[in-house]
Amino acid sequence: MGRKKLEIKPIENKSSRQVTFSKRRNGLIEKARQLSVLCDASVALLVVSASRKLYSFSSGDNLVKILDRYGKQHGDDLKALDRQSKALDSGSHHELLELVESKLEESNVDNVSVGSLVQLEEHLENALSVTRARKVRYFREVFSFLTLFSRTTEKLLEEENHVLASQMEKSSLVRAEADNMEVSPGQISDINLLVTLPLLN
Amino acid sequence: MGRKKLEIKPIENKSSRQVTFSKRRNGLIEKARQLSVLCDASVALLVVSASRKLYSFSSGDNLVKILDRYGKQHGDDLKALDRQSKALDSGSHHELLELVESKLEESNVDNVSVGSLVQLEEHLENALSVTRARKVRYFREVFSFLTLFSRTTEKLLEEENHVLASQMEKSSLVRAEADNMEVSPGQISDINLLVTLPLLN
DNA sequence: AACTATTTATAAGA
DNA sequence: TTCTTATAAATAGTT
Repeated sequence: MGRKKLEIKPIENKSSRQVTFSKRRNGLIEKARQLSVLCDASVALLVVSASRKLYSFSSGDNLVKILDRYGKQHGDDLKALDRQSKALDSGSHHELLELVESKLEESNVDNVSVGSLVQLEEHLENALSVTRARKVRYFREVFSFLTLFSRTTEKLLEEENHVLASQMEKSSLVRAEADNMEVSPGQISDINLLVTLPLLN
Repeated sequence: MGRKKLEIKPIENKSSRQVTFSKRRNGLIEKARQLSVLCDASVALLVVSASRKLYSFSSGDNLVKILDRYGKQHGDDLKALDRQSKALDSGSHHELLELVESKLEESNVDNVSVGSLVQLEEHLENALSVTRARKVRYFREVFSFLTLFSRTTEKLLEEENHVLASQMEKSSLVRAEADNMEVSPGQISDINLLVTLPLLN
């Protein structure tokens, strides 16, 4: 739908690819929103640009609510993170980055864990104890989420590696430079996320 | 875009809502595909209908590859699950359901765990050791995934609960029936998914 | 960022 | 459902 018919194949020209990405991404997100409203559907959409910027839409907006009901040990951490996410959604990237940076500066940051993120056990036990058919269907859905999650994460890593490989080609000193950053090794270890999914009974 | 302009508000008429859902869902998925091809973007799309059927699109298709590189203890389990996912994608729901059912029948199913699903530690350590900016960006992206995941899961649970509530109104015997299903309690406990995300250094 | 010629998606009808 | 068609909406190339 434009002056010329456009074949669906990778756009070579960089600037027109960027413009098309911007237009179509906006269109896609709007279409997702419309579908969720018109047809009472749950829609979740993730778009990661070639330059690795993330855009997303989700018809759900109730993370805080589930945290109120199930959040225990790390509920406050997660609510703070959700606020950061909202800041991201509304385009306030700068504010989010500052929040994240400040979090990274905390001295006891090794202890910042998002373990037991979503404690759904009881909820799921109720929801899944009615029929076997529903149980199987739910398994199918949950697995689809996990697969989707893994696939998308992998794509990010592949692209990340591609960038790294390019950098390595440019200079063999990159590795040394990387080892000498302003962040000392071991300052922050990791964030452990344990999601327990009691699928059955 | 149709004979009349349609306001974006919930469609009351059930059959026209169903027709619109079907058309727009197909359109949305096609648009997602086009965006990923045209602009070299990663796109992940989940749609759950009001009747709780799941439709999805993902531009990534390489779960098996990452498993080959990182899958250790549970790699085979996950490959099997990925095959099930592909069956789902190609519309072969029946085959998938049979696979899931057979999995549920296994006697030692208590030991079927998806712990350490994606062992990305080494990979991420390499990918994330270059710059602090990249580190922060990655944190932002990973968190967005987690938020999206939680929101979508919650929406499913809300809808599930709504269905359950309706059933409870119809008959107070539902609970008793639920407790007397063909699957004995405790036959399968849960699937534990441990994703360790070493975000920094 | 806007514009606008066209293509594309789709609402209603058959 | 599936096809048709008039019309609305999205967008490719242009400014």
